[in-house]
Amino acid sequence: MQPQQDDVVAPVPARAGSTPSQLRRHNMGVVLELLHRDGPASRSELGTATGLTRSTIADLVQDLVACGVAVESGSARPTGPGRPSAVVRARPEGAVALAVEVAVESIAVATVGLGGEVLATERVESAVDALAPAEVVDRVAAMAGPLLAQHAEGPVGVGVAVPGLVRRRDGFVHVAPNLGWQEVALASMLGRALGPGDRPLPVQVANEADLGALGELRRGAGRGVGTMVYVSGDVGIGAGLVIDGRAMLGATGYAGEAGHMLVDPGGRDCRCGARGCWETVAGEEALLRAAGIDDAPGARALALLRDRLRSGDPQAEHAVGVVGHWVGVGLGNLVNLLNPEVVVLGGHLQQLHEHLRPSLETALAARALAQPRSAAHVVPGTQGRQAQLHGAAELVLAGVLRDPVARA
Amino acid sequence: MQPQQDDVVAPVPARAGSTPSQLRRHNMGVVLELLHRDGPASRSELGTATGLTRSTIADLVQDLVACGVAVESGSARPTGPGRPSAVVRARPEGAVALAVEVAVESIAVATVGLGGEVLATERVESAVDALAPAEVVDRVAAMAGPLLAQHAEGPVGVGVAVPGLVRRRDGFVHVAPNLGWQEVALASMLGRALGPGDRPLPVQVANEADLGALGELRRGAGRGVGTMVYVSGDVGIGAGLVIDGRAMLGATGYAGEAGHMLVDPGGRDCRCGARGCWETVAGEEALLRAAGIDDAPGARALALLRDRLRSGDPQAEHAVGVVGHWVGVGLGNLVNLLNPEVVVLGGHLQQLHEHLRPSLETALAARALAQPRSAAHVVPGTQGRQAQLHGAAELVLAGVLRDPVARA
DNA sequence: GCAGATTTGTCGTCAAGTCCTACAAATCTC
DNA sequence: GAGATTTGTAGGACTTGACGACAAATCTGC
Repeated sequence: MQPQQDDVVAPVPARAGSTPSQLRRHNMGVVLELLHRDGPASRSELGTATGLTRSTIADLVQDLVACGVAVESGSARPTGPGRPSAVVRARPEGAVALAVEVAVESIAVATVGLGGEVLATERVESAVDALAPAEVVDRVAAMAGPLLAQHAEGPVGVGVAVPGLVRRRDGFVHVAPNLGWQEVALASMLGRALGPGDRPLPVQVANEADLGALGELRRGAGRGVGTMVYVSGDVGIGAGLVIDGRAMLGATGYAGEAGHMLVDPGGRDCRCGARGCWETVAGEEALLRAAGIDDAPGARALALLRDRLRSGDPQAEHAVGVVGHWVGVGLGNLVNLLNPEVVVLGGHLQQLHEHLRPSLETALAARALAQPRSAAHVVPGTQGRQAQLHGAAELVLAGVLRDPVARA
Repeated sequence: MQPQQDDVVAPVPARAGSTPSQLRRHNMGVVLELLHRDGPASRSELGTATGLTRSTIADLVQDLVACGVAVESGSARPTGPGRPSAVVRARPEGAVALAVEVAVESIAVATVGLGGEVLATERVESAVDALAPAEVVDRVAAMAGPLLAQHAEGPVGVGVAVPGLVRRRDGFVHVAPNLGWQEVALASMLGRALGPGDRPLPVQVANEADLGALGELRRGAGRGVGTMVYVSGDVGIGAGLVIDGRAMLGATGYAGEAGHMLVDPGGRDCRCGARGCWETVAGEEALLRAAGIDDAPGARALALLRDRLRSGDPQAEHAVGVVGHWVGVGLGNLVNLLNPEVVVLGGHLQQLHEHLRPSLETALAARALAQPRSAAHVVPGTQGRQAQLHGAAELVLAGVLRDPVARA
């Protein structure tokens, strides 16, 4: 492995030919995905949703139950004449993902089952930026142990959200400025720490904004949406892009670094080395500075700011006005470029949405081209910090949905 | 139809179940797509590329030939021991698309066959912005007539590239500032003008940058690339995005308006109504202004600029330096956000690439985050004005590739 | 020039998947 | 309680691709 050399693996989207048995697996995946994404459904609903016949659906459901990834629970609510259809639901224990979030102020782990149910979760507040990567790995392993012990079969994989530039291919963290990390082979370290030695667990690592986007897409404000932009205000600003219902991670996984868009050439220096980046005017530090709060960025400083806003502090109100303007300007760039159906705000942008909203919407409307509907749709996320965990789980569970048989 | 109301049609990417006959069509599509995108191939090459067996490939090829979309031409070059494999190629006449480009200074039409072969093409230089939409439609129909007369079967569809905001769903041109168009139902107008009255041709309209991206992706600098950004410098600046090998058009088709990214809050007013947009500092007008050329933007002014650059005119050299810097800055935003494998330049950015390059690359390197390979890959397009026509054809032919049987 | 190796095309058979039809089961409506 | 309606089940039919055997065509080596 040569971490210095970022070889771009051409995805070569050459569609492959399919055989009848691949067809079966495809159809099983389709049915399971419906159950996973939209919740329990009757057999007849599955039939209409997939376009398959009753006999085929019966066959597929039987197979899914045999694989342990679905269960048929009795009957449904009778909603009209005719024989009631049996309800099928994803079986959470059928495929469990270990979701991990490494944030600046906390570490969280969760076991998430098929259907998106969080089976168990634990979060430890801690100054992660004071820890070496190996220490973080140890803590994650220690936290995950008890959760995983409850599942005899073991998880199908591990998904990790990290605030930094991550090479998707091998889960290599190029740099995570807010953690003080550089060149960390996180996936392989975690795989060894969590696996039984001889069989390391498959670990996938991705940027926290990308996974936040995926989480909100599946379980939060973006349900059913095709194209969406998730903008996460952590210490910096990151974006997660969803195109046609799929997470867009870029050629090597570095997509979504919206925080370093140039929006103000005469602005401040950014810690990325450039000047005038979006996050220098719309990020948490800029907000606290404008509000006259000297604390380091973080939950405490934000709580203080919200207190002052509640009490009508004029400097705080002015600060959210100015920052809201810049947030709106940057969102305008994203909206013009990507034309999403909705923009979902996460992190502190979500928490302060009600305060940022007026100036944000004004600035966005001024910058976005005439696109009557799409420009206005900015909503706060509904999942909060859960979004990243859900997204990390989705990353892992997607493999099961693609081929439920492989994980028998 | 309610042009004022931009209803976002949720794509609902719910995968559908598949039947055996759909499987067959899928596999036929896979084979035909290989021939269309990568050119002629022997049967055995098709087998290894698709993972299907010889007998199945033979069956599929037979069907494709029967549909008229492929031909088997004799033998191949003998490249080793063993019986030589018959070469299969897409039959251009099997599916012909009418590609149309409506630009500011010219109108072009072409018939493009399967495999991407341009069967016939015609371009008329004309000040299109002085024409009403209905006149343009009439001219297109007049130009297309002789080309289409050569194909008894008629084209499978029409693809149109327009420099403006286009609603993909119904080919409605919201606004095309450089043409002076507003609220033009171009697709239906063209469909009626080209069709035989009772059966209007299916017409798809898209932004010229989006189609330029598609053209370069399939036939030019982006062959085999998964994620790519195409930046077209016309009078304004537009971008076309390709994600995982597919054109990304946004929820309603308005994606790619990179020209109206804010990059300089203190900058000039833009004709979009906002201020400091990228195209006010990196567009053609800015370039000509900086070079001291008073002509209106267009081919003549650009030729003049290139003459001056050749003769070493200092003001011209300074102009490309400044504009190159801004182009690089904007590309940095796009690269940070999308992490493409390559950035392809079109329009005047392509023509002047060699002159813009030094300052462009410096600015891009300064703004792009540490991404060793991906940041540097800026290349000029290879297709020039053909890119838009190829892209428009691809838009139409994609339907045939998806299901070759439907177009028997 | 000729025999063997190698690769490919063709044909028949087989397994897998889904559809279709008929019938039984369960519920609602009148 | 009878009819209508919807769903589950079972068997046969059809489509599809895989597999194995054999023939065809070319190259290599003597």
